[in-house]
Amino acid sequence: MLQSKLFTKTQKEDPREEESTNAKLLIRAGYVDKTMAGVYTFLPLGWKVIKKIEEIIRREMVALGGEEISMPTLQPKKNWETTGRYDAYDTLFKFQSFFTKTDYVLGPTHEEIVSPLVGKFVSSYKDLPVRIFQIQNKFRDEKRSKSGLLRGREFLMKDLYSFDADPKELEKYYEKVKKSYAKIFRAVGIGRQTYLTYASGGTFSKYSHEFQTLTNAGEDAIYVCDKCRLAVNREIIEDVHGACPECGNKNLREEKAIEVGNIFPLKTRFSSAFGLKFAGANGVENEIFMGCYGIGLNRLMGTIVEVSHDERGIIWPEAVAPFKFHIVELKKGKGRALYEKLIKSGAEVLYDDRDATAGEKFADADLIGIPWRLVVSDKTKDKVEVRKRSESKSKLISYGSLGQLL
RNA sequence: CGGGGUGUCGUAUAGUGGCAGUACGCAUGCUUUGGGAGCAUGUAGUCCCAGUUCGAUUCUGGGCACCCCGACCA
Repeated sequence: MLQSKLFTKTQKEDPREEESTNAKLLIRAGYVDKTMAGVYTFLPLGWKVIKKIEEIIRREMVALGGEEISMPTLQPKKNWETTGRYDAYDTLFKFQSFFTKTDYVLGPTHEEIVSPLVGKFVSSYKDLPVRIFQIQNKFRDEKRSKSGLLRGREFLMKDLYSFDADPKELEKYYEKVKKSYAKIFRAVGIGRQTYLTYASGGTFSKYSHEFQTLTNAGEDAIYVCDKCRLAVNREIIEDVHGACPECGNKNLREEKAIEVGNIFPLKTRFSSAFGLKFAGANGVENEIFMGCYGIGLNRLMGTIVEVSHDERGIIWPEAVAPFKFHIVELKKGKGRALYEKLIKSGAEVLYDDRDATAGEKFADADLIGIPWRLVVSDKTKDKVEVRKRSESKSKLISYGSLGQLL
């Protein structure tokens, strides 16, 4: 990609109306544009990051046996009345068709759609288990959206739903998903700061589990057990008597964190509301046990920025960076050959071919945060100055040895 | 939803009851070219609606928008 053709530009100043680091940096660098409070447009750079995150998650979902579908955002009121959540779900967007006076809901989650859907195809134990996921926009009427991408009113979410024949199968699958989630957070580069966290199970079960990423930008408080490398959400710290639920350790440290994922054993809460049943091998009808598993992609992207930046800008982990290489030429046309060489080898490259000063180009490169900066100028002669965004030292290497970076 | 704060060119800001200023950006030209470069010329703005006033961007009221704290948050 030629940077001169990129339709967005960077901003030199922090936007006045943003306080959070993720919003400031993502807006300044041209990853996102705020359409209104809690609602963001993803610009070319930002959408590339989302796509990277999405692919990492999708791969893991497929490995879990997930089949991908796409359920509607526009949902019937009736289904929400069936589960009793039309009135109980306090961030539900409700509205009425101006013409037909039909009542609708903008989907904040999809149990109300996926449960009856599965009921249409599952009637025997032979049809189970079912694992379905989608990556789709969700709408929640947050009283107060905040912190840039961390709490929005419209956001992209991956939601996986599992349907099993009995609680044991659900539990087994639940544990599998837990491991996959940990893998996902490692893959996007925040594994070190992310903890499996015991949280309230609401009315359905004793616990649910969250994945919490430590950062001061977080809105949750959790208690970390360093022995087990897990944590307890403050909302249930009383219930566990201030001790680690695994080892009983009472020496927990309190941290602020962002919830980047949540997994939930729903059991029969929704399947029974929609009358889901299946015939067992003995012909007897049984209830279906559900689980749901969510990851907010926008929030994850914002979280990565929160834990990986410096005063100059974003430092993307390579796996989610919009490009791997950022060629910065300080002499018009000098980067062309390098650009074509890298493109030919299949690399993702942003090529700063703009007619701008060195300082401006460096500042933009730091702000945008692509992992490998490749500078070519009169000074570098027939070589390339390579510098990792995450490090301060650089080195001169020949074009020929660039291959080792690929 | 309760509390607090803020709305001035595209961005960031100054200022005023009487022609609204600066920097960056953008446009043109020349000079520059390893950390947001220089000179010149140009471009563009007071959130909305009322009220007070000879006159409102400024004062008053209402509205809208955005941010922060709290409450809420599968």
